[in-house]
Amino acid sequence: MMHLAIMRRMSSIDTPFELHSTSTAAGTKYARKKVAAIAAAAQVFAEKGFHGATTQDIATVMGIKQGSLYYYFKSKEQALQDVCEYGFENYVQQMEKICGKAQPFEAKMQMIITSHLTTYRQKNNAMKVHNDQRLYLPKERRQHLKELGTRYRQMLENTLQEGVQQRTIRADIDTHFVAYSIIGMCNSWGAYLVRDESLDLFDTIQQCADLVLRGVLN
Amino acid sequence: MMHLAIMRRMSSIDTPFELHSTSTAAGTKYARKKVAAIAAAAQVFAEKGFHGATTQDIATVMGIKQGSLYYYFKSKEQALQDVCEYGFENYVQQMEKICGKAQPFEAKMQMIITSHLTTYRQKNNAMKVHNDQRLYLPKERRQHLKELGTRYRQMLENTLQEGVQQRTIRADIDTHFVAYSIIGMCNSWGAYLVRDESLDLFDTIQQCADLVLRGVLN
Amino acid sequence: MMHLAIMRRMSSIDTPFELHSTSTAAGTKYARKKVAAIAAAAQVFAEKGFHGATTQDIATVMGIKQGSLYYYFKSKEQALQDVCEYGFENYVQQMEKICGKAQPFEAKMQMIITSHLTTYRQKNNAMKVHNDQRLYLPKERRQHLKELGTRYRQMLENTLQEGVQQRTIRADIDTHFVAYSIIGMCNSWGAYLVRDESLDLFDTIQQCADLVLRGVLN
Amino acid sequence: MMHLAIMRRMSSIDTPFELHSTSTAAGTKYARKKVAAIAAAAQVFAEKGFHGATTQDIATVMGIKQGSLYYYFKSKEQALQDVCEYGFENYVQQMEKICGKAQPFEAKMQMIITSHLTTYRQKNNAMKVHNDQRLYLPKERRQHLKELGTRYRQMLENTLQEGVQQRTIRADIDTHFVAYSIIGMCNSWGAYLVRDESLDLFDTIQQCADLVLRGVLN
DNA sequence: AATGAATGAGAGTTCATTCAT
DNA sequence: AATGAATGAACTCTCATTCAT
Repeated sequence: MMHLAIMRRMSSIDTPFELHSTSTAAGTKYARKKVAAIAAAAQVFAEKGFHGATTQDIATVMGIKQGSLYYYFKSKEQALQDVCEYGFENYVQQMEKICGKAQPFEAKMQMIITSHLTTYRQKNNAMKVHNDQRLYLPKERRQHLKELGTRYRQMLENTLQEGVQQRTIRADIDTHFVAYSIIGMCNSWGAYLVRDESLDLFDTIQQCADLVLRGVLN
Repeated sequence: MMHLAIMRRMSSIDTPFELHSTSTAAGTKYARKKVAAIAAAAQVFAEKGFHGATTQDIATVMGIKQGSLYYYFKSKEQALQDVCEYGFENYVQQMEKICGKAQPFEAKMQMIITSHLTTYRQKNNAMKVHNDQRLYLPKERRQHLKELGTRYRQMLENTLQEGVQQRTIRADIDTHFVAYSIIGMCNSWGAYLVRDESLDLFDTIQQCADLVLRGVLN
Repeated sequence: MMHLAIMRRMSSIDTPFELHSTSTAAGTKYARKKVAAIAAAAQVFAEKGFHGATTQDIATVMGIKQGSLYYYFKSKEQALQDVCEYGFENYVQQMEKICGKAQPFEAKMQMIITSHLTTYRQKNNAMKVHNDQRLYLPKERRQHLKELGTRYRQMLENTLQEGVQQRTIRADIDTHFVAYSIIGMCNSWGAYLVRDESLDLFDTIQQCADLVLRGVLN
Repeated sequence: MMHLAIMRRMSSIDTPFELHSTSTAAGTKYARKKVAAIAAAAQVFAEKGFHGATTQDIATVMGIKQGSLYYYFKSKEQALQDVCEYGFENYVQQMEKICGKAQPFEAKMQMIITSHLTTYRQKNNAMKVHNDQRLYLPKERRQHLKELGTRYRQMLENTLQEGVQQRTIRADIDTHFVAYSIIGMCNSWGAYLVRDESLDLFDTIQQCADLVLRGVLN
C-alpha cells in the first residue's frame, strides 16, 4: 500500500476551493479521501494507461460516482499529475535517506536496488505510472517531476562517483551512463514484479545487484 | 526505415479482396500502401500511445482521409496488432541470423545489443510500439507475439548458456534472469535513443555491452 | 443601490421556516441576508445571463458556500423570479409616484425617462435582468411580472393620452406604439449606461427626452 | 428565411478539414448543409439563448444526430460566431447599398428602418442572436463583429450628418446619440416583430419613422 | 445558519466505425 | 481506391440540488 508513504506528505495536500479550518490538513476527511483517490487513480492508470483509463474506472475503484471524482481532482490530467508527483516524491525521499548515510559502496547499491524494487512490489502503482505515463502530461505540468528526476539521478551518480573514489568500482566507468542503465533495468524488473506476483522479490534484488556489480564474465 | 525488412515478409500480406491474389501480393500497389499504413500507424502509436492516438492522426500521416484507413486496417486494434507483429517479426528474424552463426560469446552479445539498439535508432517505431503498447491488445491477439517473444528470449538464453559451457561466463549466473535484464536495459536505452537524437549509438552499444559483461566492480 | 427600495417591501418576504414569523420579518437577519442574496443574484445574472450563471457564482459574490445558497432560494429559477420581481416592483412603484402627481406632460415625460435611466445607472442589475432574462422563466412564474408590466405600460400610455388631451402632443399619435418605443429606446440606453461608466447620465436623459418629444426634423 | 441572403456570401464558406476540389464551394453539399446548420443554430439560439440552447436542439432542428453537428461546427461557440457573423454581415451589406445611393434624407431614413425591421420579420433569427447573444462570445471572437458594427453605425451617422447639411434635420442634433437611439428602438421593435406574428410590419415601420422624424410634440 | 460531501442528470466533444458513391 | 457524410457510443466535465451534521 502506498498509503503510509503518501500520508507522510499529506500536510501539504491541497484543499478543495478554499483552505480548511484546521491548519494541519493531514487529518481531514478530505485529505484522507484524497489519498484514496490518488491510490485509486494510480491503480487504474497503471493497469490501463492514462488514455485507456476512464474517470469512471477510478470512481468505481473508490466506490463513488463518476462525477464526484471532480471533488478531488480538477481534471483527469490533474489526477495523473498528482499520482506521478506523490509517487515519485515519496521515492526520491527514500533515496535521499539512503544516500545520506555513510556506507560502503556495495551496501548502498544494494539498498538502492532494494528500495527501487520494493517500491514496485508494494504495489506502488504510482511509481509505475510515473515511469510509463508521465510523458502524457503537457510539459508545463512535468516541471516538478523533472526536477525530482534530476535530483534522483544525481544522487545515484554521486554514489557511483564515491565508488570510483573508493576504488571499489572501475575508473573507466561512465557514471552517467551506468546510472541510466541501472534505472532502466530496475524499472523493467519492477514492471515484472507488478505483473507477476509469484516472482520472488529478494531473489530479484540479489540478481540485479550481482549483475550490475560483477557483470556476467567469468 | 523498416520498409525493406517488412517488404520481405509481404508475400504473406492479407489482401482486402480475394480478387487481388492473382498477382504476387508483394508487389501489389495495395501491399506497398499497406506497408506505408503500418509505418504511419507505428509512428503515431509510438508518439502518442495506442489509446492516445486517433485514426485521424494515422490518416494524416499517410496523407489520406480518415475513412480510407479502413481499406488497410479492419480496425484500430488490428492496426496495433499489425504494427507489433511486423515490428517484432522483423526483429526476431535478425536475432535468428545472429544466433545461427557460430561465434564466440562476446562477439554474439555485442551483435545482439547492436541489433537491438540499432533497430531503435533507425526509428523503428514498430519495435517501441511492440514493447510499450502490446499489452493493450486482448490476449487472443497476442498469441503470435507471445510465441515470437518466447523464441527470442530462448535464443538469448541459449546464447548465454553457450557462454557458460564455453566457461566464458560465470557458472552461477541465472541465464533466465540475465536475459530479462539485458532486454530491459536495452529497451530503456532504446527509448532514450528514440527521444534524444544527439545520443551516440555506438557509444551506447559499447557501454551497454561493457556493463553487461564486466559489471562495475574493479 | 437597490437596497432601500427593496427593503421597503421586505415585510412581505418569505421566511424559510414558519418559526421565523414571530418577529417582524423585515428586520430579521434572514431578511437582510435575503436582500443581499437577491442583489448578488441580480449582479451575476446581469453579467452572465441566467443560463450562463452558476449558483457557485452567486454564492461566491455573497461570500458563502454553494450549498448554503439554498437557504435563501428554493432553486435557481426561484432566484431569477425573485430578482425580476423585486427589481420590477420597485421600478413600477416609482412610476406610480411620478404618474400620480398632477404635472404638465413634458415634465412628466422627463421624469419618467429620468427614473428609467437612473435606475440603470445605479447599477440596478435587477432591472436589466428583468428586461433581458425574464423570458427564461416558465410562463406560470411570469404571471406577476406580466401584471406589473401591463400596469406600467398603461401608466405610460395614460400619460401620453393626457398629453393628447392637453393638446401638447399630436392627435395622430398611436399612444400604444409610442409607449413601446420609449421603453425600447430607454432600455437600450440603459444597457449602454451599465456597460460604459463614462457615459454621462444627465446628458443621456436630455437627449432621450428631446428626441422623443421633438424628433429630428427641422 | 435567411437562406437567400446567406447564400450570396457562401463562396467564402469554410470547408471541413481541407479545401474541396471545386473552386466555388457555394454549390457543394457541404456548403448547402452548412447554411442549414447556421439557420438551425440561429433559430435555436434566438429562442433559448446561447447558454440555454443545447447542441442537441440544433441537431434536432437540422434532422441529424447531435454528434454529426460537429461536422459543421468545430464547437458550440463557433456556431454562435458563425450565426452572428453571417447574420450581421448580410445586414451591413444591405445598409451599404441603401447608403450608397444618392437620396433625400427622409427617404433614406425610411429605407434604413424598413431594412432593419424587415430583416427581423423575415425571421432572420441570426440578427436577433447577434444583438442579444454576441456578448457571450469571448472578445477575440468578436473582433470582426465589432468592425462591422462600427461600419454600420458610421453609415447611419453619416446619413444623419448629410441631413444636417441639407438642413433637413436640426443642427443641434447629436448624430452619435441619435444613431444609437434609432438602433435601440428598432432592435426593440424587431424583437416584438419576431415574437408576435400578428404585428403589422409596414405599420410599425411607418410609426417608427414618424416618431424619429417628428417626435411626439404638436 | 451554514457547510462539506456527494449525486445524477445532462452537456459538449471526440472518435472508431460504416457505407453509399 | 478513396472519400464525404454520418452515426452512436463513450468520455470528460459541469452544475443544480440534496442532506447529514
